[in-house]
Amino acid sequence: MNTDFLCGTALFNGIKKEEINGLLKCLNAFTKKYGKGEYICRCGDTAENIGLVLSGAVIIKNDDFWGNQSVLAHIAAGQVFAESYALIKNQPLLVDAVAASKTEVLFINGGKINSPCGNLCPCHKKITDNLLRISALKNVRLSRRILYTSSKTIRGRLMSFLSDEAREQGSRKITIPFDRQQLADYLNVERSALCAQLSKMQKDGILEYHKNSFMLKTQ
Amino acid sequence: MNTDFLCGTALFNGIKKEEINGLLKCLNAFTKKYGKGEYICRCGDTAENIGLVLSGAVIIKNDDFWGNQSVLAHIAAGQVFAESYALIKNQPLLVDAVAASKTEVLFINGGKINSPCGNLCPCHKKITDNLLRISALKNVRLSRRILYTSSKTIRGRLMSFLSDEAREQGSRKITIPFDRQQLADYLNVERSALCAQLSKMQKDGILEYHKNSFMLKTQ
DNA sequence: CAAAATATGTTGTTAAAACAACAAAACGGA
DNA sequence: TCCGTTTTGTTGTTTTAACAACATATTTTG
Repeated sequence: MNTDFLCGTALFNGIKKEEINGLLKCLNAFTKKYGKGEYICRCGDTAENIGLVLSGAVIIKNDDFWGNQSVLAHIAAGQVFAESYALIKNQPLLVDAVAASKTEVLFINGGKINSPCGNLCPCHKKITDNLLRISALKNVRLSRRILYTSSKTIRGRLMSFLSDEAREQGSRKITIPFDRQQLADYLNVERSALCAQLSKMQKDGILEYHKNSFMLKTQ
Repeated sequence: MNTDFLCGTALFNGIKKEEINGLLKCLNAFTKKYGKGEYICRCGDTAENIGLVLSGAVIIKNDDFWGNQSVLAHIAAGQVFAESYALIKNQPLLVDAVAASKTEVLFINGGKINSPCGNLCPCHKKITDNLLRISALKNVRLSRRILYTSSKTIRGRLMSFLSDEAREQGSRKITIPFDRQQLADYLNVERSALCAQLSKMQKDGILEYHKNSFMLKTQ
């Protein structure tokens, strides 16, 4: 097991290299390899394990009753998936996890995290804290996206998104980490319609922009 | 302090009445009362405390740069708020918390949860586990809502929502926990447009419904 | 039960976004 | 610098949802 890699992940953050192997044993961890397109877990399964992507990538997707498919997330190496489900009992998966390419996954038993190895070892506690942080951060990110997409107009979505960015960056002059296509996907709108709306907002004098630099204006 | 009430909350679940007072002390807990409309915390603050609503209710809201306001959540008695922010360092609040009525809030230091009282007391661990469960559950709920609202059409949103309900209820005949207005708000669409779309879907033969009972049909 | 209140469904109009197709600008090597 | 590529912006058309106003059904309650 590549302990260096693991120590660099958010899940094992703060845990020493030499502690890893003991910890993995006590968490019932095991690894498994998947070919491209292979299912890692399926909708309806009861996820007992947290998945940590060691190499490759995982796609989280959902098929509805009539067969329409939608991709919910891409999980890169070093990131975890299915953690929310593994930590709640009796909550079957509502999504599928599929290997996006040749992928290796480390599985960690979710129950073992809640009820540790008898002796409350300190690095066990670290995992819990790390998970709590990962989960809280994800929460903030999800809540934000819901906020930004709650307006029914593209202009409304842009205004709430840009406002928060300005707040975060502490200035009304901001740079965003998306190109137009990514921003459109994030806000759940059409790219060309987004461009058109931005240009209208500039004409209306509520903002100015160039590429991904924006300047919000009070009138 | 009403220990019976606290034991019934998700945050203090599994903790014994007689343990509560000691625990509260070790978590630096304190209570505060607010009048209707009073701000509990403001956007930009660094939330150090988890808030637990003891009585009344709290509204989580957001104002954008240009003054548009939107309500993100209503927190009822027994539920927590600001927990995600309190658990992550250096993440200033992007929302305001306002008392919806005369409200009393119990605050618990987020840092104290991560670095406990020296002796790793077992009920301290319970709080962490409870928080992890609360956070994971919230995650699942938020992810779901994002999934359901990711389609650009009302029909698409309905199909993904109803599919999941059918999966959860283990049948293609389901009952939903919303009336039309609530469902429309949840899916972020107009009520009357929702009604119209439902009726069109019935005409198209992909479902049948009466009030909040639905029957999904394969063709 | 009848009246009032609430919830659901229908329809026509208007506003907005999706979509498509293309123009212009910016970028990145060769 | 020039050419190919990618990104961004523009415009017209079509689709869809919002909106408004009202009809019908259902529930509540005096």
